[in-house]
Amino acid sequence: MTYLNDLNEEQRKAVEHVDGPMMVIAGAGSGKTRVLTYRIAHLIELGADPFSILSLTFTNKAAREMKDRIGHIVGDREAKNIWMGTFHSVFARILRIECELLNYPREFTIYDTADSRSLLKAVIKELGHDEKVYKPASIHARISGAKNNLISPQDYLEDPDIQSEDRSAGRPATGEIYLAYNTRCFRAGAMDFDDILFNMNVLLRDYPAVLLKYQHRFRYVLVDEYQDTNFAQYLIIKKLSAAHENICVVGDDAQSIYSFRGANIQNILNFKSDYPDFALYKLEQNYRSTQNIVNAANSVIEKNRDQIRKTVWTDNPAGERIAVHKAASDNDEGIFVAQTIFEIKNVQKIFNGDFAILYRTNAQSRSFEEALRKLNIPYRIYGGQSFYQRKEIKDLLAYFRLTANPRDEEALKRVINYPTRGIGKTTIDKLIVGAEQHGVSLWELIDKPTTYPSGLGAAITNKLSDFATMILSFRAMLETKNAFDLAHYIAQHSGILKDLYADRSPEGVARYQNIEELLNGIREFSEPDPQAPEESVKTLSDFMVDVALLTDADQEDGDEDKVSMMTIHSAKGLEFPYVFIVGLEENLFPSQMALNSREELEEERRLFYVALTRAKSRAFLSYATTRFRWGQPVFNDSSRFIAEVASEFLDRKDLVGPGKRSSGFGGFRQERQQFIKSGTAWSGSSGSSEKSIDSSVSPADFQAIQPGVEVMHERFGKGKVLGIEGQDENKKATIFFPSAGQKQLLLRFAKLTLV
DNA sequence: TGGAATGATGTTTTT
DNA sequence: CATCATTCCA
Repeated sequence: MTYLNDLNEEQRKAVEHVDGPMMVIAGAGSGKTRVLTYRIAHLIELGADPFSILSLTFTNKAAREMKDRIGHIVGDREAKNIWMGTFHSVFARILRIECELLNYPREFTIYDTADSRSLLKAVIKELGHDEKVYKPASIHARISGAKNNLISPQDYLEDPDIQSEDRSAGRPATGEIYLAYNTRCFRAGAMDFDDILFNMNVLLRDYPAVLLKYQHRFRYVLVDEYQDTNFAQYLIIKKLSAAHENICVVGDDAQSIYSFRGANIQNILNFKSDYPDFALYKLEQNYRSTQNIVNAANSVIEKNRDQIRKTVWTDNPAGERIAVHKAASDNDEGIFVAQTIFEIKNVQKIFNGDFAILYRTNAQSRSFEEALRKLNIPYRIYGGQSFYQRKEIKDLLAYFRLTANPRDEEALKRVINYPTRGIGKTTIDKLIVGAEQHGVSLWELIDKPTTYPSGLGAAITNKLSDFATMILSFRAMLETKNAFDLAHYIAQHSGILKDLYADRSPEGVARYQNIEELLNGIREFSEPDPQAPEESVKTLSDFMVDVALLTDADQEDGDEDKVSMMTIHSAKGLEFPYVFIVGLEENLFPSQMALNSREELEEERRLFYVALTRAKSRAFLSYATTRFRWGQPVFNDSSRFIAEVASEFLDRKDLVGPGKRSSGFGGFRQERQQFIKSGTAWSGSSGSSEKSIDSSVSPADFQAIQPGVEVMHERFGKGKVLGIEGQDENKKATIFFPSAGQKQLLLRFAKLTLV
């Protein structure tokens, strides 16, 4: 058990705690993951059966890493058998086993957010409500909140407080929508994300035998990021660990950043009352960051009223101060960050992977992408539009879903007329009405038109029956073919592959490649595990089990060395030597939406704390005085969070007047004043000393565009300039494109290239 | 019915 | 400035 020597005293105590409830309050960077992994490894070393350990994490990635690390200590063979994963994936797995008790099909679908919203939208329309009043997104949030607090549609409708809330919000029909939505999900054999937790609770509440079975199975229960659990999760954990009470929760109230999703710090307090004799371990020594970073972070989080006081400290070197940069625009902020990375990399020998750019909202990634691309620095964006959210991927997956579960309404609506087969909106509307009348899924109407007559014409009925035959033919192969063979077969015979191949535009080619990538992924999945070649064939339903729960961060990282870009939320639990926290402006970070209450503002502050504490050796803060929002420039003050950092830890380069000191972090150009001068901002390349690498025309080159010149446009192709009018930013060119005819284009928007 | 053309509308954060 | 949704024509 030499691994115990890697631990400090408090960590070691926590790891060696075997029986009885325990809580670890772990400051940022204090080795919380290490405690969790070592404790599990230790349990196994002491003889615990891996199958009896349930370990819940927040992301799949965290689970995988933990499993790997445990594998290094006790061997992969053992580690493989631990019940480890996210709440959603572990409980979806259990629900797959037990779903028949709840009258869900074995192959129930998991609706992602987009599916939920789309179904909600349909339901709202069908009930005759105004989409402007009942916005699917906010209704979804409301329903989600109810489910996370285990409030069923019936409870919801009967609760006078909730009803009066909805009435005063001007949305009295929310409960009715909730009920209809849930009915539709159930009829489709589908659960949304929140249903997974909700139904798990139903299972444990209404089926004592099941409860007993899992209580006995899970002798040890461990929960990571406990501060981010909501009520539904709390109750599941409590029930599952009730028999043995070997429950270990690890968290940090200062890093609670998911209250908008129902996360409840209250759970930490509940823990004390549920297990009065629990053991508490506090990890306060930070091993990750320099003193400057740790102290800076402390000086900010101190401003929060709601917190469990603790002292995070470090033995690490003081390190450099945190540099603050002011940029003139979002584009300049991108250039600044890219340049700084470039220069640091030149001076010191480090990897791209040592850098992270963290922002508040996904939409901010654009300017960094552009700037990094120009300097040929490879990057990877986590989150945002994930691979699985792309249209072409969702389309193909919808066929897979339908094959596994034909009742899946959202999948059916998505592909019944894609590729086009003459089944239009009117037909689908009639089907929905018919399904509602008979109280069955859409599929029943298509599959058994004689049992459920829908009054459609013979021509349409034939088309529908052809579609049904196709799906049934896929379905017949579900158990016999392996996942890849069937997936490929479906891609071909549904017509998707052909449809995408026909589109030779660059985007079309990219879509085709995405499909290939998906198929390749399935091929890998289908290959027999060399460790256990005896295992049965991996079918497409096996593949589909968890795809809805996968996110972008779960894709293989590849071995390429890249700069990481992500929201602060998705950076939780990660660390990087160099961290840029960008977009530090009022109304952006803290978000405009969070300025209404102290609680919300404190959550933003915790978010800033999380961001800062990701950095190991250096952190950089930046803000832009102008930022484009909906195509309009917006001016904001710098974020209050910068001012909240005790000044001794900051290097406020942003306060130095322009031109006075411009060395930057190794040679920075001065602020770009000419930008502000004109009052109107331009998008596209910033007209500065760096010449754009691609040859798109920067403002300085407007004059090169003269009547008679031939130019290239991204969308319209080659064209000839006929005339020029207007001045400076408003310069407009009349151009004739053989492919698109005569167009008037604003030079500052049109990306033109000289031919 | 399908596609193109035009007009509203939206940016927190995620399993 | 996107994307989406609705509208209008073939």
